[in-house]
Amino acid sequence: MPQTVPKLEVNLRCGDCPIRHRAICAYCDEPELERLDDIKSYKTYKAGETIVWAGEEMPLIGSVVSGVATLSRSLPDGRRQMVGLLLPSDFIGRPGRKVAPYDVVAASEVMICQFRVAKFNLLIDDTPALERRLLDMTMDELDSAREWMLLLGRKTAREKIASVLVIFARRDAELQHSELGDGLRFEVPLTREAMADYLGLTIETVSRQFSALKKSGVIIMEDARHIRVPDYVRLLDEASDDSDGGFIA
Amino acid sequence: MPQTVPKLEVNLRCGDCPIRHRAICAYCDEPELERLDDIKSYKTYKAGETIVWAGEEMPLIGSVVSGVATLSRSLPDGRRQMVGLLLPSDFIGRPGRKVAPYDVVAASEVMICQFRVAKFNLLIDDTPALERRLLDMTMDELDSAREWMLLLGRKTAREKIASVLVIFARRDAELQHSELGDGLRFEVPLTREAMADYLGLTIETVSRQFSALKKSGVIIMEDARHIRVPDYVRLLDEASDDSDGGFIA
DNA sequence: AGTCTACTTTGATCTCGATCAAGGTTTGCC
DNA sequence: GGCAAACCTTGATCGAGATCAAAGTAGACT
Repeated sequence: MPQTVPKLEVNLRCGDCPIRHRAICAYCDEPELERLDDIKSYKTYKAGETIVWAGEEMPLIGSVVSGVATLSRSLPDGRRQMVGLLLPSDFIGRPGRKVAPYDVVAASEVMICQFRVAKFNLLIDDTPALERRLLDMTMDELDSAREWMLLLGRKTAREKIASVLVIFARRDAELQHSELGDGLRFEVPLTREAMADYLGLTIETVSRQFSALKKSGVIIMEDARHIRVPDYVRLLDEASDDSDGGFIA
Repeated sequence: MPQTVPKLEVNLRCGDCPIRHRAICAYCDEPELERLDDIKSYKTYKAGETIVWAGEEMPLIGSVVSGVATLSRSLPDGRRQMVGLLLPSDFIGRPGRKVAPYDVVAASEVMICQFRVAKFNLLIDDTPALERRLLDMTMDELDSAREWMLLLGRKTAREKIASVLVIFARRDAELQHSELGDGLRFEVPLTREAMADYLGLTIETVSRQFSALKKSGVIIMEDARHIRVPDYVRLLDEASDDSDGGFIA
C-alpha cells in the first residue's frame, strides 16, 4: 500500500505550475523551488504522440501536468504490455539515466513540465530533500507496480476491468476534488486497446467485460468513454481489491 | 534495463559481511561503514519460514546475505502472486514505513544482515550518499518489476519458464563467479509452487513446461532442482528476452 | 530398513480468454 | 450531407492453461 504524502504538505507549488506539484516540490524549500523554476519549461503533446522511444536517448526529466501518458514495453514480435500509467503530478525519467527503457506515449493531450536534464542532475546532487522526495515517489511507484503484478498474474478479466475502473474513478475524483461514493461518474481516459495493453488482455475481451459489467448493473455506460457507478462498494468488490485508497464505505 | 553499479565500485564490504555488500555500502565512505557496523546484526531463517507478515508491523530493514527470499501478495480468496525475488545483496524494507505491504518468506535457508530501524533512519537522514544509493537500487527494482509485468501480461507459459531459468542461471553464475555460456549448470532455488506463484501459473503447468523444455533439448534435468543448459542462446531465445544482462554470445 | 510427508510428474477434461470475422458507431474532413 | 478512418461491440470457434485426479519420488524421522 503506497504511503501517500499528507494532504497538507502537497499544496506547495512549483512556481506557477497549474497543478499541485506533488511530484517533486513537496518538502522543497523556497530556494530550491526558485532553482527549479529557472530550469523548467512546458511542452504539450497530442493524443497518440510518442513522447519518448524505448531504446533511444532519454531526452527529458519532468512531470505530467495534465492529461494521461503511458509507459510500455514490447516483445520483439510486437506483443505489448503497458508498465505504468502517468497521471498528473507523476514523475518521468530517472536521474543519471541515458537510455529510455520504455516507450512513453501520450494517451490524451498531455502537458509536461520538463527540466533540463544536466541541470536537474546538478540540482539533485546538492538538494538532499529533493533526493529524498524522489526516493519516496519511486518507492510508491514500486508498490503500485507490484500491486499491478498481482492483477496481471492472478485476476480474472472481469476483476481486471473493475480494478482499472477503480483507478479511473479515483483519478477523476482527485482531479475534480470530488468524493468517491455511490452514483459517481467519471471519464475512461484510455482506448479499449490501451486498456487491453495495460491489463494483459485483448481489446475484444475488454469490450466484452465492459458489456458484462453493464449487464450486471455494476456500471452504467453513458458512452464508451463515460461511466456511472451506482454502487461504489460493489465495484470495489468486483475488483477484489484490498487497497481502497482510503475510501471508507 | 536496470543500470548496474560498475563492478569496481561493488567491492566495498559492509564491515565483515560475508558478501559483496552491494546493497547499501557501495559509495559509502569509511565513517558510514563504521556506523552501519554499529547498528547491524545477523539473523538466519529456515526454508519456508515467514520473515515478515503482510499487514503487520515491519520489524526490520536490511539486506539478504545468503539464500533466497520471496515477496508476495495475496487476494482475499487466497490467490497468491509473488512480486519480488530477493537474492543475496538485495535490500529489504523501506525507510519510514511502518506496515509491511507484502509477505516476506524464506525460500531457502536465508541469512539477513539487519539494521535497527530507528537508527538506520537516522543514519539515512544525514548520509546523502546512502540515500542516493537507495534511490538507485529502488529504481533498479522498479525496472525489474516492470520487466516482470511484461512477462506476466504477455508471455506464454513456456516463455515464462525459460525466463525464470535465465534468472536462476545468472544468479548462479554471479554466486559462483563463473561465466554464462553453453553447458552451464545451475540450481533451481524455488519449489514448483513458488515458481508458479512467481509466474502467474499453476504448479502443474510449471511442471509440464519443464518437461516440454526437456523434451525439446533446451534443458537437461539432472533432477527437479538441477538444470544443465547445452545452448545458452537457445534458452535466451525461448525466453523472448531482450535484456540479456550483458551476455555476449 | 520402513513409513510419512512434502514435492513432482503425468493424464483427462474443462473453461476462460484468444482468435477470426462481421457489423456498428463516432469523429473529422471534404 | 457524404465519406473515410478510427474505434467499439458482438458472434462463432479455438486452444492454452486451469482444474480434477492419480501416481511416482525423495527426504526426514523412527
